[in-house]
Amino acid sequence: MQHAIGGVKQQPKGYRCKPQVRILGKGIVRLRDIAARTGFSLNTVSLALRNSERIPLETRNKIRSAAVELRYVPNHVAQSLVSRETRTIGLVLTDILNPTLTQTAQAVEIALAEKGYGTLFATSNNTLEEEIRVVDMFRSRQVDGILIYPARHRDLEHLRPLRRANFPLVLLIADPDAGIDGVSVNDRSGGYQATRYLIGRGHKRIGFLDASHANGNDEKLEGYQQALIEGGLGVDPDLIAPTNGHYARHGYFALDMLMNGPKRPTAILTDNDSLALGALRWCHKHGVRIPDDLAIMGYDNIAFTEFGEPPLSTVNYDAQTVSQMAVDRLMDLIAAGDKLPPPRVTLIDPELIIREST
Amino acid sequence: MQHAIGGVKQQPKGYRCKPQVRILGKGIVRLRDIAARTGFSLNTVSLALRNSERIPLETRNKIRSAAVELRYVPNHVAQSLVSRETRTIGLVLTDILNPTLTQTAQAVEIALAEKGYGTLFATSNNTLEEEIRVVDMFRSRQVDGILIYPARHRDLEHLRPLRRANFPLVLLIADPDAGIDGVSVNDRSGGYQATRYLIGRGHKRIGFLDASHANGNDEKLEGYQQALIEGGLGVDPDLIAPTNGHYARHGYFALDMLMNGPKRPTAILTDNDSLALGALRWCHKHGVRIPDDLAIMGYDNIAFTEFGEPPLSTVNYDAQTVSQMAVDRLMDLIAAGDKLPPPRVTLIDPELIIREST
DNA sequence: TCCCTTGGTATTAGCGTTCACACAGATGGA
DNA sequence: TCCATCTGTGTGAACGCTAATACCAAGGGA
Repeated sequence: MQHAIGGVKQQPKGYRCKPQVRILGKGIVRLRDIAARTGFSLNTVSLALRNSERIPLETRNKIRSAAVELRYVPNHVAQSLVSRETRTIGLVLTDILNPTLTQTAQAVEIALAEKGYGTLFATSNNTLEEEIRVVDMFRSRQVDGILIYPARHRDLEHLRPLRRANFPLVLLIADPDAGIDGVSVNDRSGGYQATRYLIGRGHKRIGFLDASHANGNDEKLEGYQQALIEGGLGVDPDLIAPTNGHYARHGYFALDMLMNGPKRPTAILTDNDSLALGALRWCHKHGVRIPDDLAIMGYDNIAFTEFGEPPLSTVNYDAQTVSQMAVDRLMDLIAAGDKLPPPRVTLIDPELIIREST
Repeated sequence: MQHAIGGVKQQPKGYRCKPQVRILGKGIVRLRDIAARTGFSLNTVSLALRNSERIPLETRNKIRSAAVELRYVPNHVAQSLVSRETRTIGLVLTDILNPTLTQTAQAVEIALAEKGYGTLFATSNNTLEEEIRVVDMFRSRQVDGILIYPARHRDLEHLRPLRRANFPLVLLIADPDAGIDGVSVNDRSGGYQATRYLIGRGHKRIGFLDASHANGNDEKLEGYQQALIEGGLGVDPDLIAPTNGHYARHGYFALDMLMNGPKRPTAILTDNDSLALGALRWCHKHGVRIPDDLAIMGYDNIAFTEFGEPPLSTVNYDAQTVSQMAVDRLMDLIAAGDKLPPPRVTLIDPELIIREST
């Protein structure tokens, strides 16, 4: 900021990028460093490392070995800026302690890695507010697509503009009316099948431990009710016990309520296996025999069920397949580019796993 | 290299960034778009959005509302390129189905999010080769630091050069000799305490289901052996059963071997709770009463243990604390910049959780 | 009046890549 | 000899942003 500056060209026009004596502790090696080392131009180095036909093999080898020597790692951030793709997918889950979501996270990460994508992971802690924040954060980080298990299954308004703007987005729930792609297990069918099965075993009073209603996820409940109605048993609100959460202790207390209620069930279906585990415990504690006094049907087929006491009948949640299909669909959407195909919702029909608790 | 350049100004000095009619499907809004809209220069917009004092409030507000209107989201990739930090941490786990690692992943993600960092997540599938690939991938993506639960606890050669190059790196295991920062539960103490406890209950033949030896993780085993020796019982190799994996079924078969071996134990300690679950199942199936005929002590205190049949005594793995401390340490290393402090290894002494299985 | 501030905004270079193209040098046909 | 055509390599701009600095009024002191 000196008067000297006014009319004078203070920069000699012909200057080049000066060596820039950066003493970066992390010892970052750039293309430029390889260029300096080998004497080729920056661009030649870039082409050579990408194995371009335009560079003679000998030159390529020379450059390649210099790169190895210097332990060059390409800067993916710079590449992303140019290519306008980060090869990164955002994965949003409510939380990861829920075993089906754990499996989903694992399967998604593996499937994405196979396709050369990185997984940016975040949890919404079951709140819409955090979910919105996370999605924005992912957008800012320029992820190429988002896989999301939303906090509220019926609250997708914040996601629709994304889809409308042709942003690749796949839900890990399946709502045919959402207007957004989705892949999931058909929970209505799962609830229905499980209840049918219990009816088929002669049960008349079938309870339901309901953890999902609060999240707007009523499909299992609806399947359960449909089966009861079709079976001529009718829906009895006294047999439906809302839980205060998704964990074993919540199942324990919900069953306690049900068993001390006006109509003791002879069988129950639970929203997930953890609840069933709590129910199992309640029975052991109160001398209720399984399945003679009370049949218990879980949901999800998480790892412990096979080793429960007794091994638990349940409905299989095929996280592997759901994840794979969701990733495949996301890849299709990414490949589609600027004009996405109409949304498609895929439902996977679950199978019953019958063990010794029913 | 061109005669043209010498004296002649070949670029009309006054040109501007031409509008660049990019028809981007995803409708990306850049600072430049806001500049065009408001009539201010690009830089003014940048400063205004970062709330710089140099821009008068009125201008800031004008620009801010234009940004909101256009739904501007800053391009984190471009910011990273300039700032040379991505505010992203790489998390490498062997897999996420192991419940303690699930908890770790969750706790780490939450702790990082609180500090404004994103979590790039990948699994090594328990192989060194994939671990190396993942770490390289993370480096290429310019993560600001890495948290890693390594596949082989004694095989850290690929990580040492990183630490030496002052790259922020924290292990989720604790090896005082590693020369790398680490935070973990003191498994030697855990194994020791658990075994002491069983000895104190009068057991003379205490078995150990060992799943970790193959990974070079001998600390629990060493704690177990130390306690036996101190207790005057001596180490009997016949009482140590290697398992073929970390899951319940492996525990089932390992216990089967032990109980059909030359010396039936009266108590066992397992490498983790899943193994104990399998052991529990074996006992139920073979009419072995717990804890009267066989006392079972698990390890990790995963969710189901409280609801096992019977509820399982175990050693608490405090994933929450480990994760928080690891993240804190990583933040310190990042803040330290080019010259990291000497490595520090933090061991958290675990507590026994005594329930009904011992 | 002159010059120095200062406040507000604009310009330019640079982050590490890739891409489009420019340009030398060798070769070859007319 | 001349131009056209290759081949191999180099140059400059661009990606979207930040940082350093330039510039231009208006204001203020001498």
